[in-house]
Amino acid sequence: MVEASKTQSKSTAEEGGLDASLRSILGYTVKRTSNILQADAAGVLDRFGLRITTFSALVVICDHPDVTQSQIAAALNMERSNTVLIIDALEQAGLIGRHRVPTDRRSYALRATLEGMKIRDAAVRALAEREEVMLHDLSQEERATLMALLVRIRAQP
Amino acid sequence: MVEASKTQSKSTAEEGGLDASLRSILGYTVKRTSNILQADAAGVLDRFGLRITTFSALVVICDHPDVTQSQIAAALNMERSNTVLIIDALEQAGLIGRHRVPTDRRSYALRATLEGMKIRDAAVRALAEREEVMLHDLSQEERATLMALLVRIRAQP
DNA sequence: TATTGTTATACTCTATAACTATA
DNA sequence: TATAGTTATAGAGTATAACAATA
Repeated sequence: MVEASKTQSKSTAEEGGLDASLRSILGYTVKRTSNILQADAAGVLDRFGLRITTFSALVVICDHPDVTQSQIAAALNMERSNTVLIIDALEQAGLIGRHRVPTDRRSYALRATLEGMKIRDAAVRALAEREEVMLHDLSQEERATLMALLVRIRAQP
Repeated sequence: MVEASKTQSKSTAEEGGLDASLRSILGYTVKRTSNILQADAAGVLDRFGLRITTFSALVVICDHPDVTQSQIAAALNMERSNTVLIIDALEQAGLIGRHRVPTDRRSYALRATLEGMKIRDAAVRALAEREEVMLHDLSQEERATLMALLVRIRAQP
């Protein structure tokens, strides 16, 4: 990769060179890339009044009508308690509704509204267009390879 | 993390399937992988009394003696103001020292102590060993490919 | 004027414990 | 007793504005 072979010492080092040894740690490099993509996606979603957390929950609800908050928490790997404000925000924005379940009055069946579906579709499309820009240097095959390699990394005991 | 129970589910039998359409978004998948690696690394670093932020700063200081806080902020892509508590923690742990610079009395020259160097070496080694476990399913070539693809993703205007 | 370190502040995400109402 | 949703709270990470000392 780029080694910025500059023989200069630190005071005039270019902006990004001081973390060279950290970049050889996969976790660090994945985090950096993740931050870039997250910041970019946040900017896109902001135009729809969504944050990454609310967008993610909205997609799950659209895809799985009558899903419960606990199931969303499990799917998105977050705590149940933290779904409350997220679902509140979606409900107050009129994008989803909480519906009572006759067979189990403890839980809500969450369903997207027509507006929620519309916003979701537009946001997904905008994200896809934007990701096309972010990934323009990578071929379709490279993108598939990247995705395939990423999902092979799992939590280990 | 463990979902022991079973057999019952609403729309799908699998536990983690509700976010299927999100997983096709690269940013989402990168973030998930990043979270897994970050949580794992945090556990390793905790044994050395370090967090990811303090570890990262410590490495930069060890690699670049007399670096300033502003340079660390730029290298790690964080705000100058947020380096203060991080450097404080490293200094109070005796891992680095703030030294005055005669030529510019506004800034500090940061240098690792012998103990700081020792901790850094041990932490880097422990992280590498642990990453070996996390990546045991990936060949050396696949790891190199993954890293190479990740660094080709950059912020776009 | 501009920059370095600093303080104060705030917002988001995340995590835990405890409560309620149901089951 | 066990679970779903909720509340309260706390810790990190991150971001901005403003200030004093120094350049």
